[in-house]
Amino acid sequence: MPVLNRAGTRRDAMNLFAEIKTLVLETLGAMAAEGVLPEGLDLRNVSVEPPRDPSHGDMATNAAMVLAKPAKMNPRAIADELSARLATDDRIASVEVAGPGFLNLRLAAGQWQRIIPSVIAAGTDFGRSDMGGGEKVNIEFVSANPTGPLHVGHTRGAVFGDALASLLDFAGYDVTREYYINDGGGQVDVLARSVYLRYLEAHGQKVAFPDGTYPGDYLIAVGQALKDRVGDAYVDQPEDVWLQDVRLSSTDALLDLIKADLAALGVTMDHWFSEKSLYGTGRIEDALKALDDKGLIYQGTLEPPKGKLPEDWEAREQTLFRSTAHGDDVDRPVRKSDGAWTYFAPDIAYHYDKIERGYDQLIDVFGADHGGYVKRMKAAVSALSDGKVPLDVKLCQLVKLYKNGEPFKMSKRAGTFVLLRDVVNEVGRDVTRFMMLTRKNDAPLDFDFDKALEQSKDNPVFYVQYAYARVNSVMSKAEIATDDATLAKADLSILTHEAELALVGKIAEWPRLLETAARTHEPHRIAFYLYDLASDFHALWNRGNDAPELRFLQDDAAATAPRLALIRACQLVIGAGLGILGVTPMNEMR
RNA sequence: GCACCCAUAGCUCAGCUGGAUAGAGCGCUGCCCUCCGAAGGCAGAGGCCUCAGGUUCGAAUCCUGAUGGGUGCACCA
Repeated sequence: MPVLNRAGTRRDAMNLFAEIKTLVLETLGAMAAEGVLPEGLDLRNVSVEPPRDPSHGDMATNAAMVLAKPAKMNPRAIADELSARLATDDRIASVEVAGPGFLNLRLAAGQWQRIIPSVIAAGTDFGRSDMGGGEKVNIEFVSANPTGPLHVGHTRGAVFGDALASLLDFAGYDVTREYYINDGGGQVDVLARSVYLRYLEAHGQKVAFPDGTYPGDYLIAVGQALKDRVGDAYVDQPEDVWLQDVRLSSTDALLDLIKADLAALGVTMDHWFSEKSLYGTGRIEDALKALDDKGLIYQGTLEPPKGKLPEDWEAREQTLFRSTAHGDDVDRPVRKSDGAWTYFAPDIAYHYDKIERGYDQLIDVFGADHGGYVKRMKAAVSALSDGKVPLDVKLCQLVKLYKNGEPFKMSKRAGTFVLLRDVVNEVGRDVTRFMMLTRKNDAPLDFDFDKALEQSKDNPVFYVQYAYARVNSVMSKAEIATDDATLAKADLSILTHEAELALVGKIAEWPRLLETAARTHEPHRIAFYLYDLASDFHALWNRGNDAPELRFLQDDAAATAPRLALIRACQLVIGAGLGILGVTPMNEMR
């Protein structure tokens, strides 16, 4: 239950850092009110953080240093005054001024431990916050062309986007997962013709797959299905008889395939947006008119790219978007010289649609090979929303596959590219997801099939899952009640060993970590945190080898219960973190 | 030629809105199972945070430039 101290701070221990920061800010406010500090100081840069070196105390604040300049005061003077006031709070054991003006805080005995019951009470909701304030965020990811099954590259984008979505949801945003279906362009004709060839094949004809068609086996079933549906009606008929119909049925079939692939990964989209729906409905025209109304559309001729002049380059007048007015390097064509839309035009209309649907924030997850489109897309969103809707584009770098330490060769030409299904079938959904998040999105990722399945600390998935399972193992051997309600009542003040406090402290970091991860749109931070948390847990476990008094199971209940409460809290945080990553915790490793 | 991303231990990589003595895993050296799961843990060695300037009380972190690597560069999506 929240308890109020004299300053009115919530004391439910959900986030000790936030709580102490509030105390610092309120104290600074009081100092300003009494004229010790000037009024109206900008307190945004004041932080309360764990010091790098634990010997410096439990928390450190930079308040005095940040405020020294704007307050026109000596940082030491601010530090001394602030320090004296903070020391009177019953949660603070001691404050010391260090270095150029750091305040190192030591919390009163039992303060850290306070967080454990509140973790148990909150369960896997511990760390959930309202930092997003219900803002509507749209995350577009995967968006692979509906012309084939998803491959490893898509897998990384899919896992990243899905985990980011869960993370932002946990942080209090109203999140929509969205897939943009590129069903409007020429590649759908290619798909339809390829399916048509498979259809002829299903009728017993010998067919060849010329360049510019998709020879993949996955279209055999689609051709067969077409035969089952229309019989021989399209055999040896000209394109204008069947193309329209085959386009539709083929994209539907391929979308079903893609949805099944995503389902195998545990990814479910909230919204599927069809590019085709933008054509012939005035949507593209509307978006371009919106730009035109801002004077950003004109007829013009682009300069040839320098240093790499295409052989067949010739100057052409086109309809251009003045993206340079919003940070792009050159203006971009929206109509081809024959009057048709470029691919960029429906993309503009699509993002216009997202803006009109009322999103406060847009996120696009692309492959790194689309890095060249970031500026123009941001320019379009900036122009269409008058700079009010931020667009963050997250680029996912390549995944390099290894097997037995050897690079796993992929060749699209030979049709041997590795599919999402191959990866999931080989190592499972959970391992695939976790491994995809063990690297920053903009760093290349090495994925080794063997290491992913290895049961050792080399394998971070295993290591984290193992910690979770070990907690269950202890619980099942306990001879006292281990339900959460009982554990939450345990007296945690006996947990004083540094290894125990290290684990408590790591658990206490969880809410801050989540905020950072959500703010920076970097879900990989969760994977690294879980590894660290598991590490602290394993370390404490092994302390029990040499120091029996640190073992979780003790002879008397009063010594056992708080220890079980501690590891239960640890387990809950691991469970919450894995939940955000979309990984199912394992109750036992066998 | 231009734009974007990257450069941290021998290797693969973390590093929070700029904070104190820069971290982890692998590999290397030496330890720890009559004990809750050794599928683990502890300790040691290993660094000019690519280089040069700048901003700052303070820079791996921000800015500029250089070097080295990746990606993309008229109407293809």
